[in-house]
Amino acid sequence: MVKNTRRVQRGEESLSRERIVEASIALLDSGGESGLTFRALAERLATGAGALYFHVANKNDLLHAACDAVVASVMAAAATGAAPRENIRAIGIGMFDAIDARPWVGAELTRAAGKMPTVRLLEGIGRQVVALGVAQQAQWLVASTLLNYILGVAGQNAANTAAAMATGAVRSHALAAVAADWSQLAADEYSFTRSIAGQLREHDDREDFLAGIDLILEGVAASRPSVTSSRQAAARKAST
Amino acid sequence: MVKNTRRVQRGEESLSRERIVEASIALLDSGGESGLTFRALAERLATGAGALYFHVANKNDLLHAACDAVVASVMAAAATGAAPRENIRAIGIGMFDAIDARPWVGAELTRAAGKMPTVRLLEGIGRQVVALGVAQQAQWLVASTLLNYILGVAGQNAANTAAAMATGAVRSHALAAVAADWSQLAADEYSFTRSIAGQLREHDDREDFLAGIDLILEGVAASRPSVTSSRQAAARKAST
DNA sequence: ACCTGAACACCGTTCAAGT
DNA sequence: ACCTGAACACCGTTCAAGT
Repeated sequence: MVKNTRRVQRGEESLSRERIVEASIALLDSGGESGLTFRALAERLATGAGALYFHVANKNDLLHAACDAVVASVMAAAATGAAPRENIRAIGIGMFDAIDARPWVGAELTRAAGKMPTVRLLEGIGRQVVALGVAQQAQWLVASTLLNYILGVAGQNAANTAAAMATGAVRSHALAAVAADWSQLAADEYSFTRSIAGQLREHDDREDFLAGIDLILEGVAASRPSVTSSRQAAARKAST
Repeated sequence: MVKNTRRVQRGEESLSRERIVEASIALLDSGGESGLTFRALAERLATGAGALYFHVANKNDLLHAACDAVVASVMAAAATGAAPRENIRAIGIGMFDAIDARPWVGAELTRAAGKMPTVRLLEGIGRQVVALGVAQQAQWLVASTLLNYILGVAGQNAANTAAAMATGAVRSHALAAVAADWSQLAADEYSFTRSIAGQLREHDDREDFLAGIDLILEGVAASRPSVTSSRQAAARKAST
């Protein structure tokens, strides 16, 4: 505390992992994934590039920590006391909007399998699955299916917005461009995709995302008798 | 044809996009994503790095084309004449195994939103959704939900196996390591994740993946009356 | 038209040297 | 213990020069 007199006098706090992650988020937000550089980070924090390695293992660690900070705040905001089904939708919408604003979060999420940011999501979803009354044997299936669906949408949305930002267009224009591409595919080889292209243009992908969650939840409701009681009975028989 | 006498005499074909993509796949398979380099590619093809740019736009184009080639062959192999539900499972399993063998395909898939490789998947899935008897209004929802789920699993699996390969471990060991990490989380903050950690260790993630597809398909079956006939009726009313 | 390979403008990461 | 910043070992991409 007393040591860093010089920096404290300059009105800055000393270098810390927290400050580095914070600055990384700012760089990612303004310049995308290629905007995060150890050199740019060092300049922004008025230090040398090598100093950063004293607080952060490497660039992966940095990306990971930045993503985790965003996910943590989304999960905190989505923790309302509503019904399980509404809570799951709130988590989904929270992630959807966060990735809409910060595509780099979606991209990083697909690389962080089993690590903190995805575990946070799994925990949040899992608790709601339990509250939903899903039997223990099916909890992993339901939670991981929802998680994988959300991560899939996250990745695709991140790629879409990143591509849109690269060409200078707005996100909605990017979707229109995709729809236009699709309608020019060979009629015989891509009959389904072509038939759906028009529909894609009109649809709101936020609503589509929620409808997907509802579809999965409907599957849960439909299979509850077979997934729960019958398997529990089978397990009971097996252990006898 | 007659021009490239020198290369033909050496017993090589002339440089082409096809040969470049083929060599890229070989490099990606043996060295992972960091193994694909314009310098390594040039050496393998006995040419200069700059020559490659005559046939390929940039590294993204290369990655994209390599991924598409793999997906195309998976889709071709999965096109059996079985029942729609079985065909969807075959597509899923085909992709799962392809990504298991080549993690870079899963990673690239998450970056190629709306482009060829994902369109190929969408088309294959969509045709089965149509064959399943899903009403037109719900086809996009069902197909895109399945697609996003598959892409989500693809991304996570790719990250898992890539991480395992980096530490020199086998894939199953990596899952065990994740399970071990999870059981050491704070008991109060991560109660669900901890409770599921044991289950994760025993489960076969290929089976889990298929169970997720089945869960979504059960949601489709359950909501068919409401999603199809009632909406069709509403549409009919609206257009009157 | 196609290829060569040196050069350019970057990267992440390391490490002797400082305080 | 923490920080500096030059140096290292790479990248993707470009481009004059060749055939």
